[in-house]
Amino acid sequence: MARTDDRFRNAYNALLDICGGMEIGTQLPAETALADRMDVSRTIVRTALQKLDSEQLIRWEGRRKTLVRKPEKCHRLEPAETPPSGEELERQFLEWVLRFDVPAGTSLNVAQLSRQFAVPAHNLQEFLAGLARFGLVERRPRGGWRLLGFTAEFAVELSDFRLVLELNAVRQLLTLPESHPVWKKLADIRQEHEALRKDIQSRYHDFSKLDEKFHTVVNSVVKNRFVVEAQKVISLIFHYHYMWDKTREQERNSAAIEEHLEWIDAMLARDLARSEAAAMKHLSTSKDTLLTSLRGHNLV
Amino acid sequence: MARTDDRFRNAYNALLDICGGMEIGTQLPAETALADRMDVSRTIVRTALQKLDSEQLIRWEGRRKTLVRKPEKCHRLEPAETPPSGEELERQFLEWVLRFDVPAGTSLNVAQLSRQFAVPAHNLQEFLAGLARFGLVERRPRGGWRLLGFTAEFAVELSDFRLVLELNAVRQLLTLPESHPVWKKLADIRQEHEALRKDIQSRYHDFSKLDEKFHTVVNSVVKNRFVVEAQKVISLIFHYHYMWDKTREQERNSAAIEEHLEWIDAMLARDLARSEAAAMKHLSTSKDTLLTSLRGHNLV
DNA sequence: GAATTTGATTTTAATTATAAAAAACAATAT
DNA sequence: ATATTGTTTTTTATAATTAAAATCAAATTC
Repeated sequence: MARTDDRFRNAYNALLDICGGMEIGTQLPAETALADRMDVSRTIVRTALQKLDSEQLIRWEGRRKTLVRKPEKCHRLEPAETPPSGEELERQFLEWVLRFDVPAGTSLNVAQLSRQFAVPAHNLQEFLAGLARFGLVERRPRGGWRLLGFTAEFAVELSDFRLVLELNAVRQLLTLPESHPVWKKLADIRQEHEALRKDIQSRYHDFSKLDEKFHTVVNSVVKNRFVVEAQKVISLIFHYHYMWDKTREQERNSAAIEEHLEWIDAMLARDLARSEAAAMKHLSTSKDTLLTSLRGHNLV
Repeated sequence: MARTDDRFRNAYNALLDICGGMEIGTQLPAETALADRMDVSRTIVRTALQKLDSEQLIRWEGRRKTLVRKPEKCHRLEPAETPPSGEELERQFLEWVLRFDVPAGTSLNVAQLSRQFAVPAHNLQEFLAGLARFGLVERRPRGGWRLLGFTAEFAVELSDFRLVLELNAVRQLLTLPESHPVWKKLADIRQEHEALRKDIQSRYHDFSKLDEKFHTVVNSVVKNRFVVEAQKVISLIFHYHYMWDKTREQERNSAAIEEHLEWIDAMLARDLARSEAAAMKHLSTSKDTLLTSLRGHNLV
């Protein structure tokens, strides 16, 4: 079979439901009407009707589709399982790379990975082609892919790029009027930082989430598809690194909270120079952390 | 046939050349040696040898491969035509979109486009998956792709992103020491601008190239794979728009030359504030030009 | 007779099957 | 021992296949 007949199965089951709500002996609606109702092409409707006819559930003569008997549970077809989405695949792939410290230069083969992640090979190919645009992987001369990222160089460049984008976000943020919702959000997130600072001994694990939330708030003021796309990749990689690098976590997080607070206060004070300085300081710490964690892992 | 046998054909022809340079009755080198020499797997060498044997050009017994007679022209296989590269495809695609003003929202179908551009469908699929990361196209719910970019909104966002990246480049550039080659390049390109300014009446077409060269020089100081990738797409789109938008070309280019010169002078004077102002002014003009040209085309 | 419905055909694109190429392994000859 | 060849396995890129959608024309109903 070339394609999965998911759509057919779902449509057939929907048709059983429709039959279930009708009296025996009555006529089913026209093919086009059914197709519209189920948001499916007429071809599918017709094959489903054909099956209903051969199952003796309806009698189909020309445009007369008479319900012969009510469908029962045994008539239903196994519903299709949902294939993992693009984002799910992204998550799985990065998790695999970071958890197992897959070294830069590793050959990736689509067949094996597609089995591993339980996605069609086709799908994975597309995903890798997308990553190639960000320089995370490259095509090998004759077929296959090679993992490029996750070297120290990569971390430096990623961090520098992040700095460029976030400084830009900070500058834009400070031009926003008092009434803009971002100010309220910043004030709220400031509270959350203070709360976490108090309980840091027991709750230091919660910082990863708060960190992501804070950066998202800052970046949310930039309405630009390129920036948004780039930040998606950046936050993904930083986030996963935090997840797997557990060295001196409490200490790191404590320091990061202080840096965040200084940064937030500077922005709330509408002080551009101080905000930029605070942002640079924090992002520089982040960069060092990412670098250290990569060094620790890749020196095999 | 599942794959093209390009590699086999090329290898077979190379083998004919090797036979041509040998005396009749002598032995061909070992399979591994041939494979190494032709940068091809042994499997290919063996199938090629098999064909040479069946063509009665060599006698192949075990590890004895004796040349029976010299190959002639008629023995050569049609050499494979080179498939267009990724960059060539990129160029062709953007040229098609801009030349024919393909409107945003158009459904793209891989089969048709792959015929049009004479590339394997596979290849095009990958290319589109890459563009999707930049928000230029998106996957349609059930198969196929949709063109998204090239709306006014897109132009604004692209220009804003460009501004962020180039301002960053300017800031980095001004920190570079006197000895850095970029200063010489800037001085040279300043001369080129002056020369073009003198002959602008007759040579205004040459500005497009000079513009690209200038921006490349400025951006070249940023050694960052993300920035480089992003700038590739940006310059591509701006470049192609300049190519197809011919309204008031001379006037536009004259003005742009003056803006470039002010910008270059500011940088040569190591004046950051003035450089930033000049960059912003020029990029803002560029943005307007891009917007106008899009409006002119898309209001169908 | 106009609108709707159906029958048949064409087109499109996702997936599978498969040939080409590479790699791995085992056997043999030098 | 080493180099070379024979064989098998694995992998990848493309062609073939098929589900689904779209199109078109004929037929039926009101």
